[in-house]
Amino acid sequence: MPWPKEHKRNTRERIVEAAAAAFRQHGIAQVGVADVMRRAGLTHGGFYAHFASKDDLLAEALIYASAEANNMLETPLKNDASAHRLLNAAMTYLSSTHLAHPERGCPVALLGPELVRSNEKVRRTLTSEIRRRRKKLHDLAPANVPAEIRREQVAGALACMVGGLILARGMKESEGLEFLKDCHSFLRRALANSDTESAGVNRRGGGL
Amino acid sequence: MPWPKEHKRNTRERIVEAAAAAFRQHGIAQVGVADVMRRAGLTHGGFYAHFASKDDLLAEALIYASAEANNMLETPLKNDASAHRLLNAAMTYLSSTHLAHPERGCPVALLGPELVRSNEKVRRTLTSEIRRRRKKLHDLAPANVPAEIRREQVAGALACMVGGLILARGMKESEGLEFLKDCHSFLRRALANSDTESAGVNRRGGGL
DNA sequence: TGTACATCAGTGAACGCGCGTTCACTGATGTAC
DNA sequence: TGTACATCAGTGAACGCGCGTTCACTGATGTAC
Repeated sequence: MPWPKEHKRNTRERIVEAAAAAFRQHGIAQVGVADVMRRAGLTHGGFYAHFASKDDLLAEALIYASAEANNMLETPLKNDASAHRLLNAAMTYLSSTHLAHPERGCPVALLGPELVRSNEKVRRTLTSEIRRRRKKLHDLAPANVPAEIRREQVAGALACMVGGLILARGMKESEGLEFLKDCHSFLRRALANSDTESAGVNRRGGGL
Repeated sequence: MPWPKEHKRNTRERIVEAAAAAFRQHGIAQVGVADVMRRAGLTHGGFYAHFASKDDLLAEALIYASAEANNMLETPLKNDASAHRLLNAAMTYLSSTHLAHPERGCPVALLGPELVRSNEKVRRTLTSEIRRRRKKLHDLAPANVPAEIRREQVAGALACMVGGLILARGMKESEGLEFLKDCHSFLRRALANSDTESAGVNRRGGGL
């Protein structure tokens, strides 16, 4: 093997990273294969040595972006064992940082409707990534609430996160930031279970 | 004037209607000017006698689609003077009917991220249509809650509606319908103000 | 240690295609006489 | 009432362009001797 073992694997990863950022920033249809390769420091001709099609790349980029967004939510919770981890994750999601950095943000909020209209493979990937996100949020939710209510809170919080960010992005900047704050307050109230004390809630709201 | 006065105006309206449906169903980039004109029963050449560009059409189609979605929410409330009109509107929004008919659905949930990345004019239209939606929902919210909480409830409900529908569309059908139900329950609890009785809530959930 | 070689990651020209847009033309219409 | 006409909504061929994809080629690399 005339090339270092991981060379091609690394290049492929670089392409996926470049695509994940470019798609989220400018949209799938607006970013060409040549754009992605240029961002990865390559020329467009080599693309098909790594991927079968643009849609194949999209499916991989979606997985990458999804993992990146999950990390964004989980990293601030490393030392948080409180009953408010779900709420705190929502705060991080509905933050000005997330609003200002689509290229590293949640792919569902940035590409959701486009992904839904994509081919079978991309759609399946989306379905499974949403499922994964729900599971993760479910693990963050306080265990001392009835299973049904817990499931509803996860659904409501997730919906609020995705919708809140999309709506805030569609407003004037100052208006959007106010809207995010309102979503914070709404969720704080909606997720407050009478039997859990209020210590441990991150009132800074993840950067706002 | 050799043609009936409203002839051109009617044709233009037909094009806007066709575009509003096609864009919502297949996405903006996926629908060409020729597709829209074909749906309106015309050939593509005549398009520029009505609109300056595809983006101009998009801005108009967005207004049309937005009005259509507002009607969907308001029509079932015609005879509803209860304190649960905001919740009932959310139920209609988070219904299987809305899920199954993107071509007549809310443009924010179907095209939101794409619209955010569009040109100045489209963006401004989006901003003002979101503002209008918020005002309408605000008018539906019960008046007997403090202004601040009321504003937060409108924000939270709207975010939940948009995000809930997008997420449900990204799931397998049965899973999506269950998810919508969970969003219903979440909102029913979150919007329940201790001082309003529970009569008048549409428990059928707008078609589910 | 040095050189010839096989491998294969990456290059860049080329392809067919569909898009948004333009424009010279057609033909259906209401009006003038 | 009937006919010639001016208007202009709509037609369809054509344009330049950028896209996803293909492919013959290049040249950097580790290996064999």
